[in-house]
Amino acid sequence: MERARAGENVRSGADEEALFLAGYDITAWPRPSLAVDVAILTIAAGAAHVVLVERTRPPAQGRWALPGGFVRIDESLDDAVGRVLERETGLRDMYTAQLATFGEVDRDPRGRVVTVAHYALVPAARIEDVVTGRAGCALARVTPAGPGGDAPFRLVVPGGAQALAFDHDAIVAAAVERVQGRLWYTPVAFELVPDEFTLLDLQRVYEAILGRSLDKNGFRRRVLASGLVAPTGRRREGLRARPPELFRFAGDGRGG
Amino acid sequence: MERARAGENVRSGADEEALFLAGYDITAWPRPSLAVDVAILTIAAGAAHVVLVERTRPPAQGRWALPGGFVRIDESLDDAVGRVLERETGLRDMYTAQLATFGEVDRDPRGRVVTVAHYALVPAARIEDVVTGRAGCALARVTPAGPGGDAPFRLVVPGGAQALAFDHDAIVAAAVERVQGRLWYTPVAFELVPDEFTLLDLQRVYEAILGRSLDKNGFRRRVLASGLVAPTGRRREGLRARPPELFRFAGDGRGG
DNA sequence: CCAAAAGTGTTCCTATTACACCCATGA
DNA sequence: TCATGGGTGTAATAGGAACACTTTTGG
Repeated sequence: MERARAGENVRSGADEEALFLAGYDITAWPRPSLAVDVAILTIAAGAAHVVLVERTRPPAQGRWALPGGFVRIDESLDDAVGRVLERETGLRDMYTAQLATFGEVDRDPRGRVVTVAHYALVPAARIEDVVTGRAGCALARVTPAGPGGDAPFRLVVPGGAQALAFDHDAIVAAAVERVQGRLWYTPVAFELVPDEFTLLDLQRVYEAILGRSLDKNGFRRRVLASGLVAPTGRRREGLRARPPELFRFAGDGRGG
Repeated sequence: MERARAGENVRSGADEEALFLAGYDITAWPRPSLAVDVAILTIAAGAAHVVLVERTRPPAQGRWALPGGFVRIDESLDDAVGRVLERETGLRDMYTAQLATFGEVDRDPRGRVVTVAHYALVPAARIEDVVTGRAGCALARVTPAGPGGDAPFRLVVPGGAQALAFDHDAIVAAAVERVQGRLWYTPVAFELVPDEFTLLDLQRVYEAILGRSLDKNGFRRRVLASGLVAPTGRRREGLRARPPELFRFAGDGRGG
């Protein structure tokens, strides 16, 4: 442990550091570019969906891709995700979390681009006007195969079966697997339902993410015993059957 | 979905892409630097430890840090991890996995540096000569508080309690939590024991990572029922008690 | 009354815990 | 023979899976 190298003057640590940093140019070496890509997941018509945007410029022009963009020099990763999401979909204040970083050398034909993949969860109601009212935006259905299936899931894009741009198929796969793994252990499912929901709404979220059906009573008791939901006292009216009770999330400010 | 924008010639997709890429310089914009840092975990004397290296140059000169370095323009993240680990510790072919990416704007005084944190798992036997025989390398004891503790864990560095350089304390915390979460669901624990081990060796790994003691018989039956271990037929001799049976990992080429 | 969906009771089974006990070896 | 750690049996419990059943609404 030599705290001052031979041949250097011994100074206080702070002075030495300041001197070093003054003469240091971190931009002197070639280095990768850094991007963020986001798999926005939602539940529509009892199935999981992911938001895709059409690439209007090369590379992969005309193909479907995840919303994404380059990280600026003066913004954090979270800031970049928020900016990119609003620019490409108009959505703000979604739940987002980091997924994994993809850094293969040849993953982008423009050059070396490393991307920090994220996922976002949003209730279907908030997303409908975005996808229907925005050019180049679409929902792709994600059908997870239950545990034991050959492929982890099937992705149905609007214009027929087609691979996404870059390695975005792998990002969607990682997003679905991550949410599957966290579903029972964290309150992520509540990010996919409206503020007030029935237990069967919630159950459909679980079933869509997991790709299998669940027992009604078992699910009900498990959720109620978790203490994460509280009854609102209201019921959903206007159906042609018994009005179901409405609940709200009762955890500490959501989370993930 | 407009696949060719107004005002542009409509060509084949491949031609258009090639033209675009020929005139594209991705290095034109300022962008962050990219690094990898690795928390190497091991079990020694019944406790979890992490490998630290002393910083011999600013910034944070003289402080303890995780092994790490910048990602070169022509190497993948995994390649960078392997290169950095061998350079800073001499260790090769460890199990490594990606953890999370830390991208706060001010986390490195040299400038904007985003780091892709990884963790590595290695049996204690492989690490002893490295740490004892290499200047500026040390083991820090990591004491996880069981579930319900105030802090997630306590880190005991060699020269007294001191924070690690940069945000490396947070990386160690994330590494321990990640391994804790995967311990029962993936075969990561086998990366921390030698090729041949007793079930009590394995149990001590679990206890060190989880920070609590486990029931001997319950652990034994759980591990044997998992089908991940196979008896070797040999026993460990030379103890002052009954020689325990030796097992080996019987899964498909390890994994994570 | 009937269809449809909400909501409940009960049983079976498995995994986990906790604890007590016996066994084999070296000193 | 005794201390030490290896190895086993068993009962209690909690949680999940499966299934049948009752209740409440709209038409």
